[in-house]
Amino acid sequence: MYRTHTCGELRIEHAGQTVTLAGWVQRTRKMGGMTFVDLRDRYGITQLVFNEEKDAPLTEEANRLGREYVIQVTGVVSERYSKNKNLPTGDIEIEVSKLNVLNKSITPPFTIEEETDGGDDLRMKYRYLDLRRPNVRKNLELRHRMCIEVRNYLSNLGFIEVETPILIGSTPEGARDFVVPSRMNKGQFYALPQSPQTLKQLLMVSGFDRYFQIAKCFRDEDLRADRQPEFTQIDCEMSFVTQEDIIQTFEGMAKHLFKTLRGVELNEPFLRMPWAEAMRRFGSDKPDMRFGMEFVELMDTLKCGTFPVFDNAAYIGGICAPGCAVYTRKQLDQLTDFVKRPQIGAKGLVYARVQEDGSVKSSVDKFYTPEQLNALKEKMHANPGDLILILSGDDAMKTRKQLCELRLEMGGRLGLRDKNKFALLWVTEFPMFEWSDEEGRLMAMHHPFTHPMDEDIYLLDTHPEDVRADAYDMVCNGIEVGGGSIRIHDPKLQAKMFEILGFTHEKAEEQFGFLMNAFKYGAPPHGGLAYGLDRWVSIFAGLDSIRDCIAFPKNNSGRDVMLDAPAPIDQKQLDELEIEVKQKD
RNA sequence: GGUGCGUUAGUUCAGUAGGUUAGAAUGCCUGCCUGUCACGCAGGAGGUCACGAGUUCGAAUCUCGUACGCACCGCCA
Repeated sequence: MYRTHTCGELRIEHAGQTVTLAGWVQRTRKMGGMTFVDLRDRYGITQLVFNEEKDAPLTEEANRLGREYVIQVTGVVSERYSKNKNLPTGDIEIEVSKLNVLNKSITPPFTIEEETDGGDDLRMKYRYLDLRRPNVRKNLELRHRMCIEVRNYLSNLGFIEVETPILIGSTPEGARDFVVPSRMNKGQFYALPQSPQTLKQLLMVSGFDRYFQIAKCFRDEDLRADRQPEFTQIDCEMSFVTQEDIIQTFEGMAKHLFKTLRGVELNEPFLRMPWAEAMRRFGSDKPDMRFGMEFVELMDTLKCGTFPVFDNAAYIGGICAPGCAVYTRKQLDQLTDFVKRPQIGAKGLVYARVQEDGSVKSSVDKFYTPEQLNALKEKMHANPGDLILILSGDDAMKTRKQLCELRLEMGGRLGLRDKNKFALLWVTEFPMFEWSDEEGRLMAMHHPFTHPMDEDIYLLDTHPEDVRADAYDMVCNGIEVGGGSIRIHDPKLQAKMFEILGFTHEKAEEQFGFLMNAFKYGAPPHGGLAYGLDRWVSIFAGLDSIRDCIAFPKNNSGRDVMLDAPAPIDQKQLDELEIEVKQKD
């Protein structure tokens, strides 16, 4: 037996007991004749004490311990002379009588402590050391608890967990696939699932009624702080359900998770908002509802003046930043630069301060009468001390998105995006299709198996762009944390959908024949949802990146810097697969 | 594919009118220290300033390119 206790569990009531601990040396403090060692494991830190007067050779041995040595010690638990209130084990220490070095360590490249001196890059290269740090470890523990709670919640509702294959066929619709060459079928490739979408629908045809899976998904697209090429979804599907049934079930799950993982009680039903409304009021399909600063349309209010920029505007909209009338010229110039950044692309920014006497001082004063500016103030519901920020453009949707960025920026500056505040929202009634310039055709906004809203089906032939989908996203604090839809279960409707999406009958048959064929054998009405596990965990843990709750994440370029993957493979492996690699010039 | 920022000691960073020997903190090593817990004190080692070209009498510093990292846009049904 290597240990009788962990480094986190001994308390004053254990005093007098002889115990054996094992762990890593966090640090040593040499006081001359006395040496203290902080011994760390997953569970905590326990102080070891060595005294030259009692055992000089042993103390000498302790003085030779380096950071991250793995040691085993036996000794008596005793009360400390002066307690350390910062440590759960701070009332006791171990008077060591036996020390056994299980393994030495070279000096780690960064300190293994809560506040490390290591940068992200280095931490990722030595991720196994990084994971020794309590805060990183806690993120993985939270992730584990979330998986347990998800399984409990869904199991109690009769869901069963089914594993679907990782090696499946490629589906060109949607994200880029990761592909895997098949040795036994030369020149042919598996693809890794972007999601178990079609497989879970087949499980519904099989009668599995309520399915879930904590599923690894793969998308070969560029990375972001909240996007990894492999990520985990809580993937669910239900039969004989309406959108309302699914929303109720998974809103319940979200509430359960907030309660069990964060101790936050969300009693009110989550807000729901049709997509068109979200775009109109916040310029986003995932608005951050922790704060207001809603858009106000100003076409009628501001087209009356002589400001030439607004002449051809298809959209003029403003937000009201409370208390920001004190912004200096420099700060306003900064905001102007912000919206003019290429990523945002606004041409400029019009602002209007509401002064303490209620009058309006704006950057476009000379184009408007005081009455007109006053009307602006009224329309914006602006109070003295507020700052009105206005964007315009010839493309309403683009301008709204620009205003959305400005709103988020102002929300951040005003401290309204509090990580400990949670605002949840269902966005519904998404458009069924969106036009793709690249493809020159309509694309499914959600995916091609999404059921249109019943009342819009008649528009499919004549005005497909106006058809809304029976789909829904869950948004938390401006982050898309999940989404789903009612699926098509009628093979004829599915065939029509493929037709609208520009698939020939043959192409649809080739790529999705298995699904449409299955639907001919009595597919139940069904629908589902997938939650992004990584994003949920990072929200619960208050993280800036999902990388921090993934044990071994990829970097910005999709590389695993610890494993140094991807990497070239042996010629022998290539030969076996009959793959030729083009040499770079 | 694109935009921005960055790359200096093991680590985190500072360092330009372009000019002797490139600094701090921390870590590491040595010594002192019997109640520390971010221990303290004294001393020491440690740098091809990412790489390559260019400008210059002279480049960590200016220019261009490359590589790598981070954030973002495109992309992500």
